[in-house]
Amino acid sequence: MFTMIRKTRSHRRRGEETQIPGDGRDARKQRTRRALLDAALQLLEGERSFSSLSLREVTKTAGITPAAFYRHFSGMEDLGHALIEDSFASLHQLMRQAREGGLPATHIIRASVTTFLDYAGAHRAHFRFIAKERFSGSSALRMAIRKEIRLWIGELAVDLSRFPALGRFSADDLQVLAGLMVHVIIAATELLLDTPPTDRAALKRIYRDAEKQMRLVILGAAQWDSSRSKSG
Amino acid sequence: MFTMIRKTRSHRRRGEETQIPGDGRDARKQRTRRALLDAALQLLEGERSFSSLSLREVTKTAGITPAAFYRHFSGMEDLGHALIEDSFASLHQLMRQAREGGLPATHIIRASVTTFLDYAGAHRAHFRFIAKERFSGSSALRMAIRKEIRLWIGELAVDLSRFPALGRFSADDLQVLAGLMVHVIIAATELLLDTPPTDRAALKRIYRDAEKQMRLVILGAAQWDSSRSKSG
DNA sequence: TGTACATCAGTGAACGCGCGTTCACTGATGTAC
DNA sequence: TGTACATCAGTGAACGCGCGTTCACTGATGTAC
Repeated sequence: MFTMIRKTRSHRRRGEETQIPGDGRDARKQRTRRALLDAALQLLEGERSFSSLSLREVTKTAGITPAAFYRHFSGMEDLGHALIEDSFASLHQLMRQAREGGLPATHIIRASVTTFLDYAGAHRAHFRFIAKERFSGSSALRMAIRKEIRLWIGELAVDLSRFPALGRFSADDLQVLAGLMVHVIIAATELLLDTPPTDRAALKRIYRDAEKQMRLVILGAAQWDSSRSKSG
Repeated sequence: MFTMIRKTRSHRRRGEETQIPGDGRDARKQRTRRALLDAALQLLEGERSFSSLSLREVTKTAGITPAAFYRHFSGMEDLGHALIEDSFASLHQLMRQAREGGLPATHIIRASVTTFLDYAGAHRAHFRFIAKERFSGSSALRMAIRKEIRLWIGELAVDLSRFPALGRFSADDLQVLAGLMVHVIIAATELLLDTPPTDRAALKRIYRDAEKQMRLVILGAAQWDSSRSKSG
Protein backbone atom coordinates (compact mmCIF):
# COMPACT_ATOMS: atom_id res chain seq x y z
CA MET A 1 0.00 0.00 0.00
CA PHE A 2 2.17 2.77 1.31
CA THR A 3 5.18 1.25 -0.38
CA MET A 4 3.49 2.11 -3.67
CA ILE A 5 3.40 5.74 -2.66
CA ARG A 6 6.98 5.58 -1.47
CA LYS A 7 8.11 4.48 -4.90
CA THR A 8 6.94 7.68 -6.59
CA ARG A 9 10.17 9.59 -7.05
CA SER A 10 9.26 12.89 -5.40
CA HIS A 11 12.72 13.58 -4.02
CA ARG A 12 15.06 16.28 -5.26
CA ARG A 13 12.23 18.81 -5.27
CA ARG A 14 14.63 21.09 -3.47
CA GLY A 15 18.37 21.49 -3.16
CA GLU A 16 18.87 20.32 -6.72
CA GLU A 17 21.92 22.52 -7.15
CA THR A 18 23.86 20.95 -4.27
CA GLN A 19 22.82 17.35 -4.94
CA ILE A 20 24.89 15.24 -7.31
CA PRO A 21 22.53 14.19 -10.07
CA GLY A 22 21.49 10.54 -10.00
CA ASP A 23 22.76 10.09 -6.49
CA GLY A 24 19.48 9.18 -4.85
CA ARG A 25 19.05 5.92 -2.97
CA ASP A 26 17.75 4.10 -6.07
CA ALA A 27 20.63 5.34 -8.20
CA ARG A 28 23.15 4.27 -5.58
CA LYS A 29 21.58 0.82 -5.40
CA GLN A 30 21.70 0.45 -9.18
CA ARG A 31 25.33 1.45 -9.13
CA THR A 32 26.16 -1.22 -6.55
CA ARG A 33 24.26 -3.82 -8.58
CA ARG A 34 26.26 -2.81 -11.64
CA ALA A 35 29.45 -3.05 -9.55
CA LEU A 36 28.57 -6.64 -8.62
CA LEU A 37 27.93 -7.60 -12.26
CA ASP A 38 31.14 -5.90 -13.36
CA ALA A 39 33.10 -7.56 -10.55
CA ALA A 40 31.91 -10.98 -11.73
CA LEU A 41 32.77 -10.17 -15.37
CA GLN A 42 36.18 -8.93 -14.29
CA LEU A 43 36.91 -12.10 -12.32
CA LEU A 44 35.79 -14.14 -15.35
CA GLU A 45 38.22 -12.33 -17.67
CA GLY A 46 40.97 -14.76 -16.75
CA GLU A 47 40.96 -18.51 -16.28
CA ARG A 48 38.08 -18.74 -13.89
CA SER A 49 34.67 -20.16 -14.65
CA PHE A 50 31.50 -18.73 -13.16
CA SER A 51 30.82 -21.77 -10.98
CA SER A 52 34.23 -21.36 -9.36
CA LEU A 53 33.56 -17.77 -8.30
CA SER A 54 32.64 -17.30 -4.66
CA LEU A 55 30.05 -14.84 -3.45
CA ARG A 56 32.61 -13.44 -1.04
CA GLU A 57 35.21 -12.63 -3.69
CA VAL A 58 32.61 -11.00 -5.94
CA THR A 59 31.52 -8.70 -3.10
CA LYS A 60 35.14 -8.06 -2.17
CA THR A 61 35.94 -7.06 -5.77
CA ALA A 62 32.82 -4.88 -5.88
CA GLY A 63 33.81 -3.23 -2.61
CA ILE A 64 30.93 -4.23 -0.36
CA THR A 65 30.48 -6.72 2.49
CA PRO A 66 29.25 -10.25 1.71
CA ALA A 67 25.95 -9.70 3.52
CA ALA A 68 25.06 -6.71 1.32
CA PHE A 69 25.07 -9.05 -1.71
CA TYR A 70 21.63 -10.28 -0.70
CA ARG A 71 20.14 -6.80 -1.13
CA HIS A 72 20.64 -7.36 -4.89
CA PHE A 73 20.59 -11.07 -5.69
CA SER A 74 19.26 -14.16 -3.95
CA GLY A 75 22.56 -15.96 -4.60
CA MET A 76 25.21 -16.53 -7.24
CA GLU A 77 22.80 -18.42 -9.53
CA ASP A 78 20.59 -15.32 -9.61
CA LEU A 79 23.55 -13.12 -10.48
CA GLY A 80 24.42 -15.59 -13.26
CA HIS A 81 21.01 -15.11 -14.86
CA ALA A 82 21.38 -11.32 -14.64
CA LEU A 83 24.72 -11.66 -16.43
CA ILE A 84 23.10 -13.65 -19.24
CA GLU A 85 20.40 -11.00 -19.69
CA ASP A 86 23.09 -8.35 -19.66
CA SER A 87 25.19 -10.19 -22.24
CA PHE A 88 22.38 -10.95 -24.67
CA ALA A 89 21.00 -7.42 -24.38
CA SER A 90 24.36 -6.57 -25.91
CA LEU A 91 23.78 -8.99 -28.77
CA HIS A 92 20.18 -7.92 -29.39
CA GLN A 93 21.32 -4.32 -29.66
CA LEU A 94 23.79 -5.34 -32.38
CA MET A 95 21.13 -7.29 -34.29
CA ARG A 96 18.73 -4.35 -34.18
CA GLN A 97 21.39 -1.96 -35.40
CA ALA A 98 22.36 -4.29 -38.25
CA ARG A 99 18.73 -4.72 -39.28
CA GLU A 100 17.85 -1.04 -39.09
CA GLY A 101 21.11 0.42 -40.34
CA GLY A 102 21.11 -2.10 -43.14
CA LEU A 103 24.26 -3.74 -44.39
CA PRO A 104 25.62 -2.97 -47.85
CA ALA A 105 24.10 -5.22 -50.52
CA THR A 106 27.53 -5.75 -52.01
CA HIS A 107 30.10 -7.39 -49.79
CA ILE A 108 27.26 -8.29 -47.47
CA ILE A 109 29.09 -11.44 -46.30
CA ARG A 110 32.26 -9.63 -45.36
CA ALA A 111 30.24 -6.82 -43.77
CA SER A 112 28.19 -9.23 -41.62
CA VAL A 113 31.20 -11.18 -40.43
CA THR A 114 33.20 -8.04 -39.71
CA THR A 115 30.32 -6.30 -37.95
CA PHE A 116 29.75 -9.22 -35.66
CA LEU A 117 33.36 -10.00 -34.85
CA ASP A 118 34.14 -6.31 -34.23
CA TYR A 119 31.25 -6.17 -31.82
CA ALA A 120 32.27 -9.37 -30.04
CA GLY A 121 35.81 -8.04 -29.73
CA ALA A 122 34.48 -4.85 -28.17
CA HIS A 123 32.35 -6.80 -25.68
CA ARG A 124 34.85 -9.51 -24.80
CA ALA A 125 33.79 -9.90 -21.20
CA HIS A 126 30.14 -10.58 -22.07
CA PHE A 127 30.87 -12.95 -24.92
CA ARG A 128 33.52 -14.76 -22.94
CA PHE A 129 31.00 -15.33 -20.18
CA ILE A 130 28.50 -16.78 -22.68
CA ALA A 131 31.13 -19.02 -24.30
CA LYS A 132 32.19 -20.39 -20.94
CA GLU A 133 28.73 -20.99 -19.54
CA ARG A 134 27.23 -22.42 -22.73
CA PHE A 135 28.33 -25.89 -21.69
CA SER A 136 29.67 -25.77 -18.19
CA GLY A 137 27.06 -23.64 -16.46
CA SER A 138 24.13 -24.92 -14.44
CA SER A 139 21.28 -26.47 -16.36
CA ALA A 140 19.17 -23.32 -16.02
CA LEU A 141 21.99 -21.10 -17.29
CA ARG A 142 22.70 -23.42 -20.22
CA MET A 143 19.02 -23.54 -21.16
CA ALA A 144 18.79 -19.74 -21.03
CA ILE A 145 21.78 -19.43 -23.36
CA ARG A 146 20.49 -22.09 -25.77
CA LYS A 147 17.12 -20.37 -25.90
CA GLU A 148 18.80 -17.12 -26.92
CA ILE A 149 20.87 -18.84 -29.60
CA ARG A 150 17.79 -20.61 -30.98
CA LEU A 151 16.04 -17.23 -31.08
CA TRP A 152 18.98 -15.75 -32.95
CA ILE A 153 18.92 -18.61 -35.49
CA GLY A 154 15.16 -18.16 -35.93
CA GLU A 155 15.54 -14.45 -36.62
CA LEU A 156 18.31 -15.08 -39.11
CA ALA A 157 16.13 -17.70 -40.86
CA VAL A 158 13.41 -15.07 -41.28
CA ASP A 159 15.93 -12.59 -42.67
CA LEU A 160 17.25 -15.23 -45.07
CA SER A 161 13.76 -16.11 -46.31
CA ARG A 162 13.59 -12.62 -47.84
CA PHE A 163 16.43 -13.41 -50.25
CA PRO A 164 14.93 -14.48 -53.59
CA ALA A 165 17.93 -16.73 -54.22
CA LEU A 166 16.89 -18.91 -51.28
CA GLY A 167 13.36 -19.46 -52.60
CA ARG A 168 14.00 -23.18 -53.03
CA PHE A 169 14.58 -23.61 -49.29
CA SER A 170 11.86 -25.19 -47.16
CA ALA A 171 11.23 -23.54 -43.79
CA ASP A 172 12.98 -26.46 -42.15
CA ASP A 173 16.06 -26.20 -44.31
CA LEU A 174 16.24 -22.45 -43.77
CA GLN A 175 16.62 -23.18 -40.05
CA VAL A 176 19.39 -25.66 -40.82
CA LEU A 177 21.15 -23.10 -43.02
CA ALA A 178 20.77 -20.34 -40.43
CA GLY A 179 22.07 -22.74 -37.78
CA LEU A 180 25.15 -23.45 -39.84
CA MET A 181 25.81 -19.74 -40.36
CA VAL A 182 25.37 -18.94 -36.69
CA HIS A 183 27.74 -21.75 -35.77
CA VAL A 184 30.38 -20.42 -38.15
CA ILE A 185 30.11 -17.08 -36.35
CA ILE A 186 30.12 -18.69 -32.90
CA ALA A 187 33.20 -20.76 -33.72
CA ALA A 188 35.01 -17.66 -34.99
CA THR A 189 33.94 -15.68 -31.92
CA GLU A 190 35.24 -18.36 -29.61
CA LEU A 191 38.56 -18.35 -31.46
CA LEU A 192 38.61 -14.56 -31.26
CA LEU A 193 38.15 -14.59 -27.49
CA ASP A 194 41.16 -16.85 -27.07
CA THR A 195 43.37 -14.49 -29.08
CA PRO A 196 44.98 -11.43 -27.51
CA PRO A 197 43.54 -8.26 -29.12
CA THR A 198 47.09 -7.14 -29.84
CA ASP A 199 47.85 -10.04 -32.19
CA ARG A 200 46.67 -8.31 -35.36
CA ALA A 201 47.84 -11.08 -37.68
CA ALA A 202 45.95 -13.80 -35.80
CA LEU A 203 42.82 -11.64 -35.66
CA LYS A 204 43.05 -10.99 -39.39
CA ARG A 205 43.28 -14.73 -40.05
CA ILE A 206 40.22 -15.40 -37.92
CA TYR A 207 38.20 -12.78 -39.80
CA ARG A 208 39.42 -14.05 -43.16
CA ASP A 209 38.73 -17.71 -42.41
CA ALA A 210 35.26 -16.99 -41.02
CA GLU A 211 34.49 -15.01 -44.15
CA LYS A 212 35.69 -17.86 -46.36
CA GLN A 213 33.62 -20.39 -44.46
CA MET A 214 30.58 -18.17 -44.76
CA ARG A 215 31.18 -17.76 -48.48
CA LEU A 216 31.53 -21.53 -48.83
CA VAL A 217 28.24 -22.06 -47.04
CA ILE A 218 26.50 -19.57 -49.30
CA LEU A 219 27.96 -21.23 -52.41
CA GLY A 220 26.47 -24.47 -51.14
CA ALA A 221 23.14 -22.82 -50.41
CA ALA A 222 22.96 -21.55 -53.99
CA GLN A 223 23.15 -25.18 -55.16
CA TRP A 224 20.73 -26.53 -52.57
CA ASP A 225 17.42 -28.09 -53.53
CA SER A 226 15.10 -28.76 -50.61
CA SER A 227 12.89 -31.07 -52.65
CA ARG A 228 15.85 -33.41 -53.04
CA SER A 229 16.56 -33.44 -49.31
CA LYS A 230 15.00 -36.31 -47.34
CA SER A 231 12.58 -34.41 -45.12
CA GLY A 232 12.71 -30.83 -46.41
CA MET B 1 69.67 -48.98 -9.52
CA PHE B 2 67.93 -51.59 -7.49
CA THR B 3 64.58 -50.03 -8.24
CA MET B 4 65.17 -51.06 -11.86
CA ILE B 5 65.52 -54.65 -10.76
CA ARG B 6 62.48 -54.37 -8.54
CA LYS B 7 60.38 -53.33 -11.51
CA THR B 8 60.97 -56.59 -13.36
CA ARG B 9 57.73 -58.43 -12.71
CA SER B 10 59.07 -61.68 -11.27
CA HIS B 11 56.15 -62.22 -8.92
CA ARG B 12 53.53 -64.93 -9.41
CA ARG B 13 56.24 -67.45 -10.14
CA ARG B 14 54.50 -69.69 -7.67
CA GLY B 15 50.99 -69.97 -6.30
CA GLU B 16 49.56 -68.89 -9.61
CA GLU B 17 46.47 -71.04 -9.15
CA THR B 18 45.40 -69.29 -5.89
CA GLN B 19 46.26 -65.73 -6.97
CA ILE B 20 43.65 -63.63 -8.72
CA PRO B 21 45.21 -62.64 -12.05
CA GLY B 22 46.20 -59.03 -12.36
CA ASP B 23 46.00 -58.48 -8.64
CA GLY B 24 49.59 -57.53 -8.03
CA ARG B 25 50.53 -54.21 -6.45
CA ASP B 26 50.88 -52.50 -9.85
CA ALA B 27 47.53 -53.78 -11.05
CA ARG B 28 45.83 -52.60 -7.88
CA LYS B 29 47.38 -49.16 -8.24
CA GLN B 30 46.21 -48.91 -11.85
CA ARG B 31 42.74 -49.90 -10.75
CA THR B 32 42.64 -47.13 -8.14
CA ARG B 33 43.91 -44.62 -10.69
CA ARG B 34 41.14 -45.70 -13.04
CA ALA B 35 38.65 -45.38 -10.16
CA LEU B 36 39.75 -41.76 -9.63
CA LEU B 37 39.36 -40.91 -13.33
CA ASP B 38 35.96 -42.62 -13.43
CA ALA B 39 34.87 -40.88 -10.25
CA ALA B 40 35.66 -37.49 -11.82
CA LEU B 41 33.84 -38.40 -15.05
CA GLN B 42 30.86 -39.59 -13.02
CA LEU B 43 30.70 -36.36 -11.02
CA LEU B 44 30.93 -34.41 -14.33
CA GLU B 45 27.96 -36.29 -15.80
CA GLY B 46 25.56 -33.82 -14.23
CA GLU B 47 25.70 -30.05 -13.94
CA ARG B 48 29.13 -29.78 -12.44
CA SER B 49 32.19 -28.40 -14.17
CA PHE B 50 35.65 -29.78 -13.57
CA SER B 51 36.89 -26.70 -11.75
CA SER B 52 34.08 -27.04 -9.23
CA LEU B 53 35.01 -30.61 -8.29
CA SER B 54 36.91 -30.97 -5.04
CA LEU B 55 39.75 -33.40 -4.52
CA ARG B 56 37.94 -34.72 -1.45
CA GLU B 57 34.72 -35.57 -3.25
CA VAL B 58 36.59 -37.30 -6.07
CA THR B 59 38.44 -39.51 -3.58
CA LYS B 60 35.22 -40.11 -1.66
CA THR B 61 33.45 -41.21 -4.86
CA ALA B 62 36.42 -43.41 -5.76
CA GLY B 63 36.37 -44.98 -2.30
CA ILE B 64 39.76 -43.92 -0.97
CA THR B 65 40.98 -41.33 1.55
CA PRO B 66 41.96 -37.83 0.36
CA ALA B 67 45.63 -38.34 1.20
CA ALA B 68 45.86 -41.41 -1.07
CA PHE B 69 45.02 -39.18 -4.04
CA TYR B 70 48.63 -37.94 -4.07
CA ARG B 71 49.92 -41.45 -4.80
CA HIS B 72 48.39 -41.00 -8.29
CA PHE B 73 48.23 -37.30 -9.18
CA SER B 74 49.97 -34.17 -7.96
CA GLY B 75 46.63 -32.37 -7.74
CA MET B 76 43.34 -31.86 -9.57
CA GLU B 77 45.02 -30.06 -12.50
CA ASP B 78 47.12 -33.16 -13.08
CA LEU B 79 44.04 -35.37 -13.02
CA GLY B 80 42.42 -33.00 -15.54
CA HIS B 81 45.26 -33.54 -18.00
CA ALA B 82 44.96 -37.31 -17.56
CA LEU B 83 41.26 -37.01 -18.37
CA ILE B 84 42.02 -35.12 -21.58
CA GLU B 85 44.50 -37.79 -22.67
CA ASP B 86 41.93 -40.41 -21.81
CA SER B 87 39.20 -38.65 -23.77
CA PHE B 88 41.22 -37.99 -26.90
CA ALA B 89 42.62 -41.51 -26.88
CA SER B 90 38.97 -42.40 -27.39
CA LEU B 91 38.72 -40.08 -30.39
CA HIS B 92 42.01 -41.19 -31.95
CA GLN B 93 40.85 -44.78 -31.75
CA LEU B 94 37.73 -43.84 -33.73
CA MET B 95 39.73 -41.95 -36.34
CA ARG B 96 42.09 -44.90 -36.82
CA GLN B 97 39.20 -47.31 -37.17
CA ALA B 98 37.48 -45.07 -39.72
CA ARG B 99 40.68 -44.67 -41.74
CA GLU B 100 41.59 -48.38 -41.68
CA GLY B 101 38.10 -49.84 -41.90
CA GLY B 102 37.28 -47.40 -44.67
CA LEU B 103 33.90 -45.81 -45.07
CA PRO B 104 31.64 -46.70 -48.00
CA ALA B 105 32.34 -44.53 -51.06
CA THR B 106 28.62 -44.05 -51.56
CA HIS B 107 26.76 -42.33 -48.72
CA ILE B 108 30.12 -41.34 -47.32
CA ILE B 109 28.70 -38.16 -45.80
CA ARG B 110 25.94 -39.93 -43.95
CA ALA B 111 28.33 -42.68 -42.89
CA SER B 112 30.88 -40.21 -41.49
CA VAL B 113 28.32 -38.21 -39.56
CA THR B 114 26.61 -41.32 -38.22
CA THR B 115 29.87 -43.02 -37.27
CA PHE B 116 31.08 -40.03 -35.33
CA LEU B 117 27.83 -39.19 -33.55
CA ASP B 118 27.27 -42.86 -32.63
CA TYR B 119 30.72 -42.94 -31.13
CA ALA B 120 30.22 -39.67 -29.23
CA GLY B 121 26.92 -40.97 -27.90
CA ALA B 122 28.65 -44.13 -26.69
CA HIS B 123 31.38 -42.12 -24.94
CA ARG B 124 29.21 -39.37 -23.50
CA ALA B 125 31.24 -38.86 -20.34
CA HIS B 126 34.49 -38.24 -22.21
CA PHE B 127 33.00 -35.94 -24.83
CA ARG B 128 30.99 -34.05 -22.24
CA PHE B 129 34.18 -33.41 -20.33
CA ILE B 130 35.88 -32.06 -23.47
CA ALA B 131 32.90 -29.86 -24.37
CA LYS B 132 32.81 -28.38 -20.88
CA GLU B 133 36.52 -27.75 -20.53
CA ARG B 134 37.08 -26.45 -24.06
CA PHE B 135 36.27 -22.94 -22.87
CA SER B 136 35.95 -22.94 -19.13
CA GLY B 137 38.95 -25.04 -18.13
CA SER B 138 42.31 -23.70 -17.05
CA SER B 139 44.52 -22.21 -19.73
CA ALA B 140 46.65 -25.36 -19.89
CA LEU B 141 43.61 -27.61 -20.27
CA ARG B 142 42.10 -25.38 -22.96
CA MET B 143 45.37 -25.31 -24.88
CA ALA B 144 45.65 -29.10 -24.70
CA ILE B 145 42.13 -29.47 -26.10
CA ARG B 146 42.67 -26.89 -28.84
CA LYS B 147 45.88 -28.64 -29.86
CA GLU B 148 43.99 -31.91 -30.27
CA ILE B 149 41.24 -30.26 -32.33
CA ARG B 150 43.81 -28.56 -34.57
CA LEU B 151 45.46 -31.95 -35.04
CA TRP B 152 42.12 -33.44 -35.98
CA ILE B 153 41.44 -30.68 -38.52
CA GLY B 154 44.93 -31.16 -39.97
CA GLU B 155 44.40 -34.90 -40.41
CA LEU B 156 41.05 -34.31 -42.06
CA ALA B 157 42.62 -31.78 -44.43
CA VAL B 158 45.14 -34.43 -45.51
CA ASP B 159 42.33 -36.93 -46.06
CA LEU B 160 40.40 -34.38 -48.08
CA SER B 161 43.39 -33.54 -50.26
CA ARG B 162 43.15 -37.08 -51.67
CA PHE B 163 39.75 -36.36 -53.22
CA PRO B 164 40.27 -35.40 -56.87
CA ALA B 165 37.17 -33.18 -56.72
CA LEU B 166 38.99 -30.91 -54.27
CA GLY B 167 41.99 -30.39 -56.53
CA ARG B 168 41.22 -26.71 -56.90
CA PHE B 169 41.72 -26.13 -53.15
CA SER B 170 44.89 -24.49 -51.92
CA ALA B 171 46.48 -26.03 -48.83
CA ASP B 172 45.23 -23.05 -46.84
CA ASP B 173 41.69 -23.38 -48.06
CA LEU B 174 41.68 -27.11 -47.34
CA GLN B 175 42.35 -26.26 -43.69
CA VAL B 176 39.47 -23.80 -43.73
CA LEU B 177 37.18 -26.42 -45.26
CA ALA B 178 38.28 -29.11 -42.80
CA GLY B 179 37.77 -26.61 -39.97
CA LEU B 180 34.23 -25.96 -41.10
CA MET B 181 33.47 -29.69 -41.28
CA VAL B 182 34.94 -30.38 -37.87
CA HIS B 183 32.90 -27.52 -36.41
CA VAL B 184 29.71 -28.90 -37.90
CA ILE B 185 30.49 -32.19 -36.15
CA ILE B 186 31.43 -30.48 -32.89
CA ALA B 187 28.26 -28.40 -32.87
CA ALA B 188 26.17 -31.54 -33.48
CA THR B 189 28.06 -33.43 -30.77
CA GLU B 190 27.45 -30.66 -28.28
CA LEU B 191 23.75 -30.71 -29.12
CA LEU B 192 23.78 -34.49 -28.78
CA LEU B 193 25.27 -34.35 -25.31
CA ASP B 194 22.50 -32.06 -24.12
CA THR B 195 19.82 -34.45 -25.36
CA PRO B 196 18.72 -37.46 -23.29
CA PRO B 197 19.66 -40.68 -25.12
CA THR B 198 16.05 -41.82 -24.78
CA ASP B 199 14.66 -38.99 -26.91
CA ARG B 200 14.90 -40.85 -30.23
CA ALA B 201 13.12 -38.13 -32.22
CA ALA B 202 15.44 -35.36 -31.05
CA LEU B 203 18.50 -37.54 -31.73
CA LYS B 204 17.24 -38.31 -35.21
CA ARG B 205 16.80 -34.60 -35.91
CA ILE B 206 20.35 -33.85 -34.74
CA TYR B 207 21.76 -36.55 -37.04
CA ARG B 208 19.64 -35.39 -39.96
CA ASP B 209 20.49 -31.70 -39.57
CA ALA B 210 24.22 -32.39 -39.18
CA GLU B 211 24.11 -34.48 -42.33
CA LYS B 212 22.31 -31.71 -44.22
CA GLN B 213 24.82 -29.12 -43.06
CA MET B 214 27.67 -31.37 -44.12
CA ARG B 215 26.04 -31.90 -47.51
CA LEU B 216 25.59 -28.14 -47.89
CA VAL B 217 29.26 -27.57 -47.11
CA ILE B 218 30.29 -30.14 -49.69
CA LEU B 219 28.02 -28.58 -52.31
CA GLY B 220 29.79 -25.31 -51.60
CA ALA B 221 33.21 -26.95 -51.79
CA ALA B 222 32.36 -28.33 -55.24
CA GLN B 223 31.84 -24.74 -56.44
CA TRP B 224 34.88 -23.33 -54.68
CA ASP B 225 37.78 -21.83 -56.56
CA SER B 226 40.83 -21.07 -54.43
CA SER B 227 42.36 -18.88 -57.09
CA ARG B 228 39.40 -16.53 -56.72
CA SER B 229 39.77 -16.38 -52.94
CA LYS B 230 41.82 -13.45 -51.62
CA SER B 231 44.75 -15.25 -50.05
CA GLY B 232 44.36 -18.86 -51.13
C1' DT C 1 10.64 25.61 5.33
C1' DG C 2 11.54 22.50 9.46
C1' DT C 3 10.81 18.49 12.11
C1' DA C 4 9.80 13.81 13.38
C1' DC C 5 9.59 9.34 11.67
C1' DA C 6 10.23 5.40 8.16
C1' DT C 7 12.95 3.03 4.97
C1' DC C 8 16.60 0.20 3.69
C1' DA C 9 21.59 -0.38 1.53
C1' DG C 10 25.35 -1.63 3.65
C1' DT C 11 28.08 -3.21 8.15
C1' DG C 12 30.64 -6.40 11.03
C1' DA C 13 30.65 -10.29 13.90
C1' DA C 14 29.48 -14.92 14.27
C1' DC C 15 28.29 -19.81 12.98
C1' DG C 16 29.36 -24.38 11.34
C1' DC C 17 31.34 -26.68 7.23
C1' DG C 18 34.14 -28.74 3.60
C1' DC C 19 38.32 -27.66 1.66
C1' DG C 20 43.69 -29.01 0.29
C1' DT C 21 47.64 -30.59 2.26
C1' DT C 22 50.91 -32.73 5.89
C1' DC C 23 52.27 -36.41 8.60
C1' DA C 24 53.50 -40.62 11.03
C1' DC C 25 51.47 -44.98 10.51
C1' DT C 26 49.96 -49.84 8.88
C1' DG C 27 50.06 -53.95 6.64
C1' DA C 28 49.81 -56.41 2.31
C1' DT C 29 52.85 -57.25 -1.56
C1' DG C 30 57.34 -57.94 -3.46
C1' DT C 31 62.43 -59.15 -3.26
C1' DA C 32 66.84 -61.30 -1.88
C1' DC C 33 69.04 -65.13 -0.70
C1' DT D 1 60.97 -73.70 -0.22
C1' DG D 2 61.27 -70.45 3.97
C1' DT D 3 62.68 -66.37 6.15
C1' DA D 4 63.97 -61.63 6.93
C1' DC D 5 63.68 -57.24 5.08
C1' DA D 6 62.09 -53.42 1.75
C1' DT D 7 58.56 -51.13 -0.62
C1' DC D 8 54.67 -48.30 -0.94
C1' DA D 9 49.27 -47.78 -1.63
C1' DG D 10 46.25 -46.43 1.41
C1' DT D 11 44.87 -44.70 6.43
C1' DG D 12 43.21 -41.38 9.81
C1' DA D 13 44.02 -37.40 12.45
C1' DA D 14 45.23 -32.75 12.35
C1' DC D 15 45.95 -27.89 10.62
C1' DG D 16 44.45 -23.38 9.17
C1' DC D 17 41.40 -21.20 5.70
C1' DG D 18 37.69 -19.26 2.94
C1' DC D 19 33.14 -20.41 2.28
C1' DG D 20 27.59 -19.10 2.40
C1' DT D 21 24.36 -17.43 5.34
C1' DT D 22 22.21 -15.17 9.66
C1' DC D 23 21.65 -11.41 12.54
C1' DA D 24 21.11 -7.12 15.06
C1' DC D 25 22.88 -2.79 13.86
C1' DT D 26 23.85 2.03 11.72
C1' DG D 27 23.12 6.08 9.45
C1' DA D 28 22.13 8.39 5.16
C1' DT D 29 18.13 9.09 2.25
C1' DG D 30 13.29 9.75 1.67
C1' DT D 31 8.42 10.96 3.25
C1' DA D 32 4.58 13.15 5.75
C1' DC D 33 2.79 17.03 7.42
